[in-house]
Amino acid sequence: MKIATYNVNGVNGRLENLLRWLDEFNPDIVCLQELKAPDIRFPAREIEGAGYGAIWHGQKSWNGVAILARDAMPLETRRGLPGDDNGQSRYIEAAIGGVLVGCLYLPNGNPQPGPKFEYKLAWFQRLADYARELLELEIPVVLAGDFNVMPTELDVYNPERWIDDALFHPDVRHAFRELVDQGWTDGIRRMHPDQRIYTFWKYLRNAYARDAGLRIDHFLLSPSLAERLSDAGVDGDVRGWAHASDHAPAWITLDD
DNA sequence: ATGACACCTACGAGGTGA
Repeated sequence: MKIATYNVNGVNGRLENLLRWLDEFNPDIVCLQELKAPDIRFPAREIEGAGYGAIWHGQKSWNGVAILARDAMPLETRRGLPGDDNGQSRYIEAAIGGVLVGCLYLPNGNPQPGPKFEYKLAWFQRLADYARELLELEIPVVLAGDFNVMPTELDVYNPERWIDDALFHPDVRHAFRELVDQGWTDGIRRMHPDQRIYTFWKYLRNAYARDAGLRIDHFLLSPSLAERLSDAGVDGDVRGWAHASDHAPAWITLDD
């Protein structure tokens, strides 16, 4: 089973690329972030035409998350985290093929310091509280999405220049570490312990061609899923396509 | 600090987000 996460940066503006990627790479389950569309504008028909059932949690202009399942319909188990209050669509969850899939879009948090950074830390705390409940269920769970965190210096092309950024601030890295230490496995890093792997390259200054990237899209696996992890990677070429998102799709594969 | 891109409103260009 191949599970992917892809921050599309506008699901309608990116539809042609999204459909091409689904056709060429054939993931079984897909977590999408940054739909940037209200529910009524989600391109359900086109995605269904590509062979995927979908559930989505949209919002006008910003945020928005969705889960796709090939030749299946995700069984929705939750939208929004416990304690969410302000209408930002950043979490959706479904059961598919015996796996509970949590699709998340963690707040960016810039500028730092400021209220957006505080909101990021608070959202992170709500995620951690809920993630602990999920682990206690002792079922196969994957939390996948854009965490807006580079966990270590290996995940940043130029760490010293990112130290004051909300994506690399010590408080945010600490929050990610504490979350993982509940008992989750960082799937991509587990498969590639020493490799520089990026999932995001800014649109600016030719960042993709220079490989000036960041690893901010992650898979956190519960213990029983971590045992089934067989591979992980990033579809980097997709970032080089015309009209690409600033993120590339990332994926893991699980033994059946 | 800069800058690219997608979204919005509203019909041209500017604001916001990240």
